[in-house]
Amino acid sequence: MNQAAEQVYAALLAIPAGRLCSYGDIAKLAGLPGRARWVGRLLSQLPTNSQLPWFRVINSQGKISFPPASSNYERQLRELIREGSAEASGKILWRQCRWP
DNA sequence: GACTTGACGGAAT
DNA sequence: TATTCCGCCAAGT
Repeated sequence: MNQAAEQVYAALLAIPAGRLCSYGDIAKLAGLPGRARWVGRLLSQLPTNSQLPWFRVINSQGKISFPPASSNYERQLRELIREGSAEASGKILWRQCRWP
């Protein structure tokens, strides 16, 4: 198994509920600074039944990286609302993640 | 083996 | 503050 991928998964699981994190942050935490795009591609390969909190990952603009019309967008937004990280209107409540 | 693509980031303008 | 542009690198074609 890819060591870097494991690090990314670990970083995802380390995101506290109610917190959001950017792709760049995840990449950095995984020991891959500047590989945000790779993280995005990795997440795109996750199965829909994955237990990983991929929905806590947004882009550096503090927005969901899906077209507002996509089912993925709605699914992610719903999860964020459930955790209090977003409003029903679609407004994202940016909570920057910081690790020790 | 070369070219394109992508759930991005960051600097430059 | 908002856009535009370029760099990055693994996968897919």
